[in-house]
Order: sequence, then structure tokens, then C-alpha cells
Amino acid sequence: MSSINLKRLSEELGLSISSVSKALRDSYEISAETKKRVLEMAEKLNYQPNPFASSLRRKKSLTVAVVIPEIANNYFALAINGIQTVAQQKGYHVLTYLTHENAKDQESTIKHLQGGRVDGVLISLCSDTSTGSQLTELQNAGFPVVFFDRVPDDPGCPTVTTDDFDGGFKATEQLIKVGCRKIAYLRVAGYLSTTVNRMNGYLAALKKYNLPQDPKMIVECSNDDAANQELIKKVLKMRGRPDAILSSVEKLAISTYYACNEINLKIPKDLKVISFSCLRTASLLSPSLSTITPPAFEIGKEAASLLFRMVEKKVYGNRVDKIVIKSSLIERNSSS
Amino acid sequence: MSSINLKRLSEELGLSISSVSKALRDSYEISAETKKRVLEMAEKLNYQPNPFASSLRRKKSLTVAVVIPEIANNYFALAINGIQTVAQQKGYHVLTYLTHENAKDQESTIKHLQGGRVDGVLISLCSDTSTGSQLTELQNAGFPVVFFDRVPDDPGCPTVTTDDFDGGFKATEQLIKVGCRKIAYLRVAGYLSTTVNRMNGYLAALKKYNLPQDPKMIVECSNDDAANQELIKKVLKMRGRPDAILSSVEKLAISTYYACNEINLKIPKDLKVISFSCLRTASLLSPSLSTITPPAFEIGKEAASLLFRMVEKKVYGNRVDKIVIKSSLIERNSSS
DNA sequence: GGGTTTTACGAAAACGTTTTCCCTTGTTTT
DNA sequence: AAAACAAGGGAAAACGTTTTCGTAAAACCC
Repeated sequence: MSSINLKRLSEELGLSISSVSKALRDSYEISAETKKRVLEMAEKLNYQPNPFASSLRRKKSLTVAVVIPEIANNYFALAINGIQTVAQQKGYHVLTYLTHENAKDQESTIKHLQGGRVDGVLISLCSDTSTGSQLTELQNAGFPVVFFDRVPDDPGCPTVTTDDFDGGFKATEQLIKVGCRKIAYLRVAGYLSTTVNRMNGYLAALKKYNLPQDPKMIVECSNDDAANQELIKKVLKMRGRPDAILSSVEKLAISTYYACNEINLKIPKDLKVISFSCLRTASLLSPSLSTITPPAFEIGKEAASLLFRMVEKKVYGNRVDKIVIKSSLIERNSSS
Repeated sequence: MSSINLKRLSEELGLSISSVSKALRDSYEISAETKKRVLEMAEKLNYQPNPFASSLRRKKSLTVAVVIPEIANNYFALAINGIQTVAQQKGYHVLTYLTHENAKDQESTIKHLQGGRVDGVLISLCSDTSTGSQLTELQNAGFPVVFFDRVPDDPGCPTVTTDDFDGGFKATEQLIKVGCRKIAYLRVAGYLSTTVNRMNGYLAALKKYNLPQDPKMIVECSNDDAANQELIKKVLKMRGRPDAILSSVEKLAISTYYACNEINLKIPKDLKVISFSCLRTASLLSPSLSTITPPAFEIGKEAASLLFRMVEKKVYGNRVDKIVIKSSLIERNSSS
């Protein structure tokens, strides 16, 4: 909006446009004295450079995109917080896009991003991602992309994740140690690296302790909270119902709590529960919820830092970073 | 990144750059047949227009900024969700900036925004905002700005808020009706429209029921959770301690719960609690938390819609919209 | 069929920067 | 004192679009 530009500034100063531009960019071609004059006038007239002209010319947008399934989610809110913290500190702008767990939205978002609007992309895949074709296309074009949390299997992708397998393993082990023998795993439909890796940890723990792997104990949930709640109720009412639930995502733990309330099942007496979750109020729930808590803020920070290293070409060759940050298992009343 | 541009496209088609551009924008100057050819070639070569060139020329960025104090907060996460939903549907991009409740950050953010990077700004003020000088500057320049939730007093500002006064009044009334006589109000330091309006509702309710207004019952909290918890503990241990707490923001209710746990005060027996909050797990807390819940998602949607009306000049003259959306008081166990 | 209008397209300017190349001084070197 | 050089600055091209204006050919009008 500020219609004061380099031309205006140069007229005011009796200098050429190029000199003013150089002065503002602190070029060695301009004398210290002139620089000072220019800076002062720019300040006085509240000059704000036009970012589009600059980006067009320099082929740098100083902007990155964050593509996530949803934002009203403690994990992603914290991750964005981490990303923003790093980005703002580095002087970058952050564009956010929500895919609403919808592959079509995700694809069209990525497509639009190819126009050069951003210098790099941070993405956590949506649950019905089929192939990462669009994305590998981007990457092959040498475009910096960092995946976090929900990542593709492709070993060529830079990723920042948590130790999902270990988390699933340890949580399951914990449930077994307090006497559970029929542990159900709540997963999310579609292929998500997180929920699959957590499940593999769960299965490995069952195996280690010689517990049977019952397919009925792996419950595939959807994105519909109400439907999930009904599904969980059904599972909890069946013959040979589980005596424990390991929930792969926070919202399914919440649905579990509601389901138990409805069918009058007491946690932890009748059912023990552990969930992956970043819920800040986990310890205030009734009963307090045992969680495996991914360090979402740190994951966001690391992912952003890695992306900036790539954007600024500080990552050489065809090096691919795969950063893993540990989650912590916090035992509370729901599993004791 | 995609180095295919109009020039390349026009060469491929044997047309001029201008014709191709017009064809892509569906100009009446181009024949239907040619348009078809152009569209097909653009598709084939995966042409993505350069957004900076376009923005530079058209003086439109198709981008809006959202400036909020924090994002790891249920209210703001939901509001952003609403904003994004409207923006993405309208084909706009959303830049997010966090001020971390810091006036300096807020000012510099707004300053940068004056370069024309965005077509409009959605903002919720940080708690130590002194004056809205920067912002009125923006507005005077005819720049579309919509305030939501935490808004300036200035009657010239378009705002989208909830009925904070009523919320404070009704919550207080409810506490009085269940027998509370010493109701403390937890406010946030600094001047925030929300917390002040809620307080005025609280004070009005006290007045209506002829209860004294004790300054010691108005507790000014900070942004430091640990300090707040200590402060609340202190208040709850003093002579003539409150028998109820009305919390103006979610996090202070959580600190209250922790404080009560530590000093062994039972909610609701020893202390009743109601809080403004968008916590999805309010009904699962121990005890379930009574809340006044602002419709954050709708507020976000309304604010974005209003902003787009302003950006697209559908708001004529010097009309100023002040939209208010009602919150709902949900009584649960913490206040019964 | 001369004139007018319409249709379809192209040339070129414009948006505000950045950057390359050049020029003018004044200073140093031999 | 001529040559070489450095310092400080300017002219103009370039980035990729959009849009105004111009114009050739075709279509229409009486």
C-alpha cells in the first residue's frame, strides 16, 4: 500500500534508483555517508520494499509453506509453533495450508506451490495419501522439501520424526507389565507412517511377551469422531473384549474416554489406556491419561532448521537427513 | 522452480506472450479455439504462473496475514481453522505471524506488512499492546484490517468478537445461584478487550446481586504459567479465600486445577470454577469443567469473510462492521 | 462496394526491484 | 606527467506478468 518506492526515494535524495537500492542492501559500492543519508530518508518516509518486485528479480521468496492435515490438533499446533519460531527468527514468512486429510487438497496445494511462491515446503502427509508422486516431482526439481511426523517410506526424503516404533513398543510393554493380556490398538485408516510404525512396535511387544496377535484387536478408525466412538464402544462390548487400549492418536483416546463413559466401563479398573498425545491437560483428565508424548515443538523446530539448511544450500551433495527425536512415555492413572 | 513461463509457452504455441496471457485469463479477445489450444499446452507443460510477477503487475497478492499472540491455544487454533477454510475456498493464501504476546514483535510484523505483501490483515492483539497506532496507520492508508477476539476500543475498527460482557455476567450469575458469595476473577495483565469486558460482566453481576466488589478478588495473572499457579495458590490460601473462580482464559483455569491439586482443595466442593475455554476435553476433566465457550471456528470464518468483503470492496463507504457471535455457557461439574 | 464494425491477435509499456556494466572523478604509481 | 587504479555512482536490462493500445482481416450495413 505504501506507495513510496525506490523511485520516490531516489528523487527525494537526488540519487539514482540503483544507488539507493545498493545503499539499502549495504553494497560496498556506496560510501558510508551516502548509506547513512539513504537509511535515514527511508526511515523517515517509512519505505517498505515491494516484496514481489524483489522476489521476482532475485528468485527468492523468503517464504516457506507448511502443509498439514489439520491445525486444531495439539500436535500440529505445537509443531507450527516450533516452525514459526525458527522461521520468524530467520526472517522468513510462513504460508499455511490445510489438507483436511484429503489427498485431492494436498495435491492441488502442492501443484500451486510449484509456481515458485515459496523457497521450501514442510509437509506432514494426509491419511489418504496414495503415492508421493507430486512430491517427488517437486524434489526432483531440486525443490527443498522436508517431511515431518507423517512421512513417506522413500529413503530419499529428508524427514523429522519421533521414535514411533519404540513408543508403541514401550507403551505396550508397560500395559503388559501391569497385567493386560488383550491389548487393542486403535489405528487410523489409510497408510500413515506414524500409525503403522507405532503398530509395529505394538506387535513386536506382543511377540516378545508371547501374547497372541488377534486381528480383532487392531481397530481401524476413521476421521469421524462419532463413528469412531461407536466403533470403540462395539469393540469394548464384544466377547473377549480388550482389557487395554493403545491409541495411536490423541483424538481416539478421547473417543475412548467418551465411549467408556457411555457404557459405564471404568478406567483403569476395567480398561487401561495409553495414548500418543500432546494433550496439555492429560494429567487433569478423569482419570489422568498415560501418554507417549512426541516433542512436537522440537520436531517443528528441527524440521524448519533442516529446511532452511537445504534452502540456503548448507546441505551439500545428495545427503539426506533423517532426524529422529525421542518421545517420552508418561505413566499416569489410566494405565495403573 | 518450474522454469516454464509465458514466453516459453508462447513459443511452443506460435502465439504472442500477450495472447497466451489473455487466453489463460479467459479474455474475450481470444477465440474459443485458441483458448483451448493454450489451456491444453499449459496443462501439458505443467505451466504455473509466477505469483510474484502477477502480484507485482496487478497489485494484488491474493494473500492475507493472520497475526495472533500464539497458536498452541485451542481458541486460536480453531479460529485459524475457520480463517483458512474461508481463505482456501476463495483461493487466497494465508500468512501466519505469532507475536508471542509481545508488542515489539507485533509492531515489527505490522510494519513489514505495509510493503504490500498481503491484501488484508486479520489480527488479534497481544496483551501488552499499548496503542493501536501502527494499525490505525494501516487503516488510514485504506488497508483492510479486521480485528477479532482481542480488539481495540476504537469504534472505527471492524471487529468480530463474542459477547464477552454477557458471558462474564451469566457465568457469575450462575456461580451466585449455586451459592457462591466470594467469587474471584482471574484476569490477564495488560489491556485486553476480552478480559476487560468479561470482567465488566462479572462486576455487573455482583452489583445486581448486591455482592461486594473486593479488589483482592480480582487477580491479575501473567504469561508465566508457573507464576500464575503460585499466585492462584496464594489467593486460595488467604483469609477469606474465594469460594469460586471465574477464569477469563483457559490456561488460568488449568493453572487453577493444578493449584487446587497441590493444596488439596476439592472442586467443586471447596471451590467452584467456570472458565472461558474452547477445551475439547472440558467434559473429561476431573471434575468436568464448566465453560463459556466462544465459537472460535465461526469467529474465524466471520472475520475472514468480512475481510474478504473489504478486500474485494464489497463494503462501501465508511461502513464499519462490528460482528458479535454469542458464546455458550455449558454447566458441568466444576460449578455445581 | 465503400465505409463501418467486429474479431482476433501482437507490440510494448508498466509494475518495483536487483544487478551488470559503464562512466566520471580523484588518487596513486612509475 | 602519463598511466593505472580505485571509489562512488548512474543507465539500463532483466525478472514474468498484465494491460493498453494498435491493427490487419473478416464481417456487416445500406
